[in-house]
Amino acid sequence: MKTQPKSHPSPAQIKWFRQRLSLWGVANRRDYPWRKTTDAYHLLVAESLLQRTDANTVAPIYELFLEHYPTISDLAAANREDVAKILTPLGLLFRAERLQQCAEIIISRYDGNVPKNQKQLLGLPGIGDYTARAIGSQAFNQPLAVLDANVARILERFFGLQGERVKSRCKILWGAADLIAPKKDVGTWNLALLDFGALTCKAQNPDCNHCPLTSKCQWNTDRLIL
DNA sequence: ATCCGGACTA
DNA sequence: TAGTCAGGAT
Repeated sequence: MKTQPKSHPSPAQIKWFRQRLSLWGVANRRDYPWRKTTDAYHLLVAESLLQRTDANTVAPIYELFLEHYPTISDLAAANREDVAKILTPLGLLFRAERLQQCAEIIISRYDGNVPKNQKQLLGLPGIGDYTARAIGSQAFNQPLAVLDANVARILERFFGLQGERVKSRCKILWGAADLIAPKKDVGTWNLALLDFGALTCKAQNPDCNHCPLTSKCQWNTDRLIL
């Protein structure tokens, strides 16, 4: 069996990473409308719109969407084309149908309340691992870590995590995401990771000069050696 | 593994 | 122009 030496960050490494990133998060937290609420419906809408879509582009559309459909009932009763029209600037218009299907199911099956149960959330159309956990951590204060493109990139770089195949890679990264998350206030922790990935540990030109993690970052040290 | 998609950046 | 975006479904 081939060993994967970098799939297990050490406890010391994790502790250091947590402290540094948490501190960074307090100072650099971004402000978005969906961060001012714990309303599960609002967060379900936000997280759906945020899938593969830049947060700055989503912000005004999110507010427009909720002006038109302030409640789940409003969304369920809405005209499909009208919903799609609102989402047009974001692309991925199938999200209009999925959101309305979510609304219908929530009304018929859960008495109009977004379910707190992860398994039930995952049963909703357009709600996958990331989105279900995002809703759980942000709306219900559940200790659920998330893994998105930002978090994956950060973990791959800092801890030097890498799997040969896509499947094993995902497994390693989800495991790492769970492992490094603190016990308390995971919602805030998740947001700090997203912000850090968007502002500093960017995909294209990471701002390593202003990064609080460089001294122990695997990717940075590898880069300097080459 | 592929597709969906408009918008934003270097 | 190419790369990327708070992914999920098939």
